[in-house]
Order: sequence, then structure tokens, then C-alpha cells
Amino acid sequence: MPSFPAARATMPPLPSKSPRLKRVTLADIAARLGVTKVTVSRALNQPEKVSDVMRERVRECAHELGYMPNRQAGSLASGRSQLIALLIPSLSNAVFSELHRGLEAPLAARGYQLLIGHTGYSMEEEERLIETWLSFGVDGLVLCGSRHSKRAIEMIARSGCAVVECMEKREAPLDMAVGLDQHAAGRAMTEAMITRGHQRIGLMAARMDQRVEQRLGGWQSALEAAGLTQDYLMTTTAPSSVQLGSELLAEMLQRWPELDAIFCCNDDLAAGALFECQRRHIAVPADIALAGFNGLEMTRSTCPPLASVVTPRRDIGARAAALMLARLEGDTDATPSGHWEDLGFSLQTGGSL
Amino acid sequence: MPSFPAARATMPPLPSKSPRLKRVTLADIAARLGVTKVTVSRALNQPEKVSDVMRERVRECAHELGYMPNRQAGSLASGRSQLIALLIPSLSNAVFSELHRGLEAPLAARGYQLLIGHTGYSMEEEERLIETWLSFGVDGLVLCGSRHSKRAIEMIARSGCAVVECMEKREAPLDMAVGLDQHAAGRAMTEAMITRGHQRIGLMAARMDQRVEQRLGGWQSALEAAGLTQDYLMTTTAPSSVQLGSELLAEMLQRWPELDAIFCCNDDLAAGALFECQRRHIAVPADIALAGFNGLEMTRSTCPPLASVVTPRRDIGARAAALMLARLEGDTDATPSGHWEDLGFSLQTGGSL
DNA sequence: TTGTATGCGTTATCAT
DNA sequence: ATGATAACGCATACAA
Repeated sequence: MPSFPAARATMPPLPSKSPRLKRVTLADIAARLGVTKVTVSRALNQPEKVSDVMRERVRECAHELGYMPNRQAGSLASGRSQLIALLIPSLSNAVFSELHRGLEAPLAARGYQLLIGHTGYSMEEEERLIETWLSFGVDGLVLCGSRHSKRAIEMIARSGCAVVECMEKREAPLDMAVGLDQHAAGRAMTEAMITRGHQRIGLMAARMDQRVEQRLGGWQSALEAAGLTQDYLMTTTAPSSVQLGSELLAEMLQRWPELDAIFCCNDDLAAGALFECQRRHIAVPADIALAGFNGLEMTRSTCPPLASVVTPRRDIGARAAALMLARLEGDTDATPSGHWEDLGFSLQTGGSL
Repeated sequence: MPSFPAARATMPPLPSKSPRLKRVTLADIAARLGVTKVTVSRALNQPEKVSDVMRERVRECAHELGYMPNRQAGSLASGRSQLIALLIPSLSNAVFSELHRGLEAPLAARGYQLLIGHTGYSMEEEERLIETWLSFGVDGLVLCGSRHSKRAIEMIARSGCAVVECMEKREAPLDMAVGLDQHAAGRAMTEAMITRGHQRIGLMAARMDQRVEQRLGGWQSALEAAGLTQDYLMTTTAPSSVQLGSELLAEMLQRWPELDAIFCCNDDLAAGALFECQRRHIAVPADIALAGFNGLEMTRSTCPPLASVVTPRRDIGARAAALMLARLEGDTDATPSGHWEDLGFSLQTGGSL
């Protein structure tokens, strides 16, 4: 692996940064225009409450001076920050970036800014982030999953902050919830495999977060209902990756050569398993069937395309945003505390079943 | 694609959320302890400046009351937010999540919180986000790339905010910069293909952001230097995806059946191209060689593993954090405005060359 | 339509 | 080691 040289340098003394000029504030504009700060504030934030000429003069002056509002001051005074924090387990998992996409547009449309925190699948880190964002005065919190530390729950309760819990079925949410039944999804995919005639169906799981455990439960109950063995179970708490999928496949085949299908608890694992099959010239699905979970874009392009459970993560984000907005904009009856929604899922059979 | 039912419900009128109790502030603790707010503030933030007993009494009381500091007020008063914003083009691109990983730990260790904004590869959106975060008083800004709107640059200059520009070589940065020479990287990979004996080397690119264009330039100059044709060029501004890689490969092979190698401007495209080759029973690299860019985890697991340019995005994040911290903590001589670093790259030859 | 007065919760500056 | 006072920049209630 050839490596290419790194370099570093510092440019000749550039014209040093202009000394941090004093911030332009409402008062500056007011002074320049011979009016009071209130008028300026109104001209900018409640334009209808001010005369047309005033409004224009203020705007022009603000632009000229390069005025930039100080939102900390604004939030402090008003008690509302227009900030909503989304806490996700992982940034690199496409599932969460799509959840984020679903949330962002509707929130932005109403003037809310979405903050992202990533917990690394740790409840402690989640607690830390909740504390951080609450102390920055977020108006709302969007969490993943249903398990949170006791202290996190207390802090949230005390703050009175709106909360939507995402991704799982959650019949008694902290506040509101949108998700899908991960257990049912795991069961449905397993049943689909059984329907296709597979009998020795293994399960491969990594990370073992809350949702993976629910999927695993679904796999178990489907097998149990069909009177099939639940012995072919390979789990690890290591982070999921494509490479890990290849490794786990190798290990499972060695331990249980009789396997005729493997349900991988996410698409990365499934892809890795598929690649390993290609390396070993094991035909998928003729020799062994594979399925993943989430239905990421990639699963539709592999050779063959991977079966997967398609989860509506983008819709989940969109609904979470809607609930949050309804709550925040006072439409409180539409979204009482305790409200939850199950957005379902669908099966993509691909070519690997 | 079977679909599974969605459900929604609202639970029976739960014991309604306790009415947002008044926030616990420094003043509450002070009153309870018969001291002033200043003392309480000091006990919590500059423990050494207060007597041992006082410190303990304050801490205990704060805990008892469930005190949570209001950082908006703190920032407003102190002029520093301990907030640093990272603006990335895309959340779903693993390159940026790894950049983020590199940044986060060192910043968190010094008490800074990292904000993430995603621009969708749009300069306008970047400008909007810069405005937003500056108005929230961030102490630092980490940007991707070297092209920013005029207004964005003005706002940054006026704010006096510290800036690190990431990912590209940048010899005259706004403030500081860390990256790699994308042109050189594109050229090096192309040269590696030439060295392997390939003569008709195509390039496949999507999204066409700043860095992709630089890689393309590298490809061109390598071909030019070797006296090879630059005709086999297929670009689209559509977002990159694995599926798109498959489609573009199909189109390129139809147009130029003589191609013996394709340099894909990122790993997703390369993976899609590889899968399409598998579908068509085109041997890689015997019939056609493939290479990607970035060296994502996945490239090491495909069959065969993909050649790729490995970029040190995590290190870039770490260096960016170090520069930012040095600047913010007053160690200003170590990181004068104009400072830049090239962290280099390496080639992973995989099995697809 | 505009202005006055006050408060948001904290930190900074000087004192004591 | 602790306190008094004054910012920080803006929004809100109420008044004119």
C-alpha cells in the first residue's frame, strides 16, 4: 500500500484577521435610526406590527451594518430556542441519516433547527447529551429506542421538554412515539424464509442493541411456532460491519454446515455474508438463503439483490417532526402525552431468498 | 412486497405531565444556602476559589434541587459558548461520519460540544447554516472544502470565529485548513492503473462536488502524461449511490466496449460497478479493472476487494480538532491564520486492479 | 404604530 | 473567601 507524503506549512504573515469588531446589536441599529430597540426587534421579527417605511429602514440598516441576531439572548428572553435535538446511536448507520432526513425538512420549514447528537449506542452517553442539550434550552428531544437512564428521564420530566421516541413500537412512551414493531418484523421475515421451504434457519447479529434483540425475539418465536430449532444463533456485541458479516458467515458455516438460510440482523452483515459466499462459490440462494434488515439502498444492487425488511425510517422522521410541531405550536390536543404510532414495515424478497 | 399493518393509538389519559415546574436557578440555590449567586456559580465552575465546606454544601444542594445550568445565559454573559459546528455535505456518506469521529473525542475532552449541520452539497445551505450557528454563538466552525459563498465569508470574518477547512489541499485558507491533495490522489490511482498495464481507462463520477472535480483533474493529467485518451468520461450531477454505479457501468460498457479499466470517483459507485460486472459475468480485474475512492470499510470485503484511494479522514478530523483547540485556548502562535496541513493518502490495491 | 420598563440566568469586575 | 453591581442582547407586558 504505497503512501504519499504529507506536508504542512504556514503561509507568510497574512494581513492578520481584523480585530473582532464589536458585535452589531439591535441597539446599534436603533441608535442609528433614532428609534428604540423594541421597534427594531419588531421590524425584524413581527414585520406586520410596524409601519412600512420603518420596516424598510430597519431592514436596510440591518443589512448595511451586517447585523446578526444573537439567538442566545433571544432564547434567554423568550424562553424558547427553536432548537430540537435528535439523539441517534450512530452517525455512520444510514438508517439514522434517513431518519434525520425525514425530520429535517418539516422542522426547518417552521423555523426549527435540528441538532444531532450521537450516543454510540450508550445509555450513559445519551444521558450526557440529554443534559447538554437541555442546558442549551432545546424545545424538543427526539430519541431512538425506549430505554433511557433513570436520570435522563428525570431531567426530561423536570424540563417539561417535548419528546418523541423513535424506531420501536412503544405503547407507553415517555411522551410521544413513532416506530415499528421490530419483533413482528423479525418474525415476518423468518416466516417468509420458512414459507420458501427453509428449515435450518440461523440468525447472525452484531451490536445487540435494543432493536436487534427484538428482531432476534421475532426470529425465535417464528421458529418456535413452526417447530424448528433455534440453535443456529450467532451473536456478538462487536459493532456491525460488512467485514464482520463475512467473518460470522464463515464461522456459522463451519459450526453448522447444515444451515440452509441465515437471517442477518442488518444489511451490512448480510452484504458481508453474501460477499463471503461469493468468495467460496456458495450459491445464494440455492445453497444458502440470506436476508438482511432495513432495506438500505445497497441491498437492491448486490448480486443477487438481498432480501430485507424495509423499515420506513424516513416516514418515522417525518411523523416525529409532525408530532413535535403540533405539540410545540400549541396544537396540543392532537398529540397528547402517551400518543404512539406504529408505521409498519414491508418485506423485500430480493433474490437471496 | 408484502406490507404489514400500521397502527396508531393514544393511551388513556395518563397522569398529565407535571406542569413545567419553574426552572431551578443559581438564585434558588443561593437563597436556600443564604449566600449569593456568585458564590454558587464559583462553587460549581471554579471550585478552587471557594472554601471546601461551601463547595460541598453547594454541590449537595444543587443535586438535591436538580439544578441544571442554563448555558444560554452562561454564554451570553461570558461570550463563549463552548460550541463548535461541523458543516458536512452529507450525513449518509461515511467519509464525513468518520471525519466527525476524529473531531469529537478531542473536543469533548476539553468540554466542547460539536454541532453538526448538513449542507446537501449546497453552498447556499452552507451559508444558511453558518448564519444559524454564528447567531447561536459558536466558538468555532469546521467546514468541508474551499468554496464558500461571499456572504458566508463576510459573516465569518465579522464574527471573528475560528475556522478550519477540511478535506482538500488549501494553501490559502480562510483561517486554518487540513486535508489532502485530491488531485494528486486521483492522479496517483490512475498512474497505478497505467502501471498495471491498463490503457483505456475510463472515469465514472457522480455528484460532481469540488473534490470529485479535483480527482477528475488528476485522472486527466495522468492520462495526458502517459499519452492516453481522456475520452472515456462519464459524469452526472445526480447523487452518488451503489445503484447508480451499476447503471453507469452498463452505460459505459455500451458506449465504450473497449474499456479495460474504470476509475470510480467514490466507493459506492465502484461497488455498484462491481456488482453489475458480477451480474454480467464480467471478470474483475481480468476483463475490466475497477477502483474506487476513500477506502471505506466495505471495499475490503467485496469479492474481489476493491482498489481504492485511502483517505485519512479520521486523522483530518483529529488534526482539525487540535488546531481548533490550540486557537481557542489561546495557544495562538501554534496556529496562525493561514496554517494548513496536507495529511496525504495511500493506495489500496485490493484485488480489482 | 411606537416607546418604557423589566426580566431572562449567568459571568465579570471590583470591591471587601 | 465572599459579595455588590453591572453587563450580555433580546423579548415581553403594558402604556401611550
